[in-house]
Amino acid sequence: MARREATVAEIVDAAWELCRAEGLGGLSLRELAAKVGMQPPSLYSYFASKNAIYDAMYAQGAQQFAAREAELAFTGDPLTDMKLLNRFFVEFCTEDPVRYQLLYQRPVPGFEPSAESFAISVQSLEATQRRFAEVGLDDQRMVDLFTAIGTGLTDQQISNDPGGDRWTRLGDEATEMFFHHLQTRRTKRGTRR
Amino acid sequence: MARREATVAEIVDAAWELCRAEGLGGLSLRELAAKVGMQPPSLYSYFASKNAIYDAMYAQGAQQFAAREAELAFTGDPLTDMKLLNRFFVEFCTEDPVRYQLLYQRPVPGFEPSAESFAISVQSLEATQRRFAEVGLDDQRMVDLFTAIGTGLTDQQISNDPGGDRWTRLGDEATEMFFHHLQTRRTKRGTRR
DNA sequence: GTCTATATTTGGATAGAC
DNA sequence: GTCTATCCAAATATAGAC
Repeated sequence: MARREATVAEIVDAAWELCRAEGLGGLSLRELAAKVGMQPPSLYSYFASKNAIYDAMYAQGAQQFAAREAELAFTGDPLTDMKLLNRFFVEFCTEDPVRYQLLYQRPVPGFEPSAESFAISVQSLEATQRRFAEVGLDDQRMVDLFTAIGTGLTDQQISNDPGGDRWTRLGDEATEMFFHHLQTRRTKRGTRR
Repeated sequence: MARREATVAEIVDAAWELCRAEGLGGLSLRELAAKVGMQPPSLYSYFASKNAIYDAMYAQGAQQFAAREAELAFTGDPLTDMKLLNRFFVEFCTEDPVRYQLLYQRPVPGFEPSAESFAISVQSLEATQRRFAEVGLDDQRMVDLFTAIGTGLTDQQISNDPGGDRWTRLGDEATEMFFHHLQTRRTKRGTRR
């Protein structure tokens, strides 16, 4: 039924709003029901438990990530594409800190994403790894360093300048720094042969 | 009274243990009381509220950071000292993720550190800024980039390889990369004169 | 300072009528 | 599917005896 789907979507949307206002852990079924104009028990016609709602949110977030990533217009030039990847990741995470928290930091006690929802994330991660490889980033250490840079900018931005751009605006420069480091390493290795 | 101080310390220690086991938000006064062999209401002889306990934990964590930082043996060589700072920060944060969360991410709904406790953190931050300046790091953008690197390594380590060293071990290489970037910038600017 | 007893609130979740 | 009524558990916090 399309009707049912619509209601499910409405509930999930309302849950996001509540979490953005009061934190991920602050979600309560009473408030959620009130927000969508239901009595609390009625929610159980759509979700088996509170964690099932978190799971739906998780799946939605992971799908958003995958969809947005698939839209990226890569150029084939490694540095340009790395900047694109970095900018995408940092923007995606900082534009909705609660989503970032749910997807990548798991701060809800007792909640673990279901296998189905987690699979969406895994698929995305694999896609990202392929992107990295296409851009010439195949060394795991260097991939880890690059992801750390993205996470660090994201985290500082969210924690210390929410809504601003004090750290996000450093993304391109950070990527150039990283790219240059990559090239230096490669040259040294080539020379040793 | 020394007796009282000792009990207060025992309560705070027990609170840390519980938080490490069940997450910062999972702390309950019932469990805490049980852990120190009291009935829940007795805790109120030592702390006015649950948040007062969080506040004591926050103050303790901030003091630990300040004390450990003051012990660092700087050499005067910029690169060496930056590596030292990075290693210190990442180690301090990853060795107790819950403390990191409490001090730098504020994920306890409704808790804000008191002015007194927050002042300890502010003092530390200023000390760190002075250290940066002594090492030649005076550009705010570059300080921000350096702290983002530290936070990124920390965050990835905690989220994706807890207890391991997959990201912490990249600290020195990351610092070298950053240092080289700093020098390049400086040279370019010098050349332009 | 510590206890028992209890107030009060707020959760998630279920039963069963309609 | 939605409601009312309710259960049950857990939480912070207070009152007052000892």
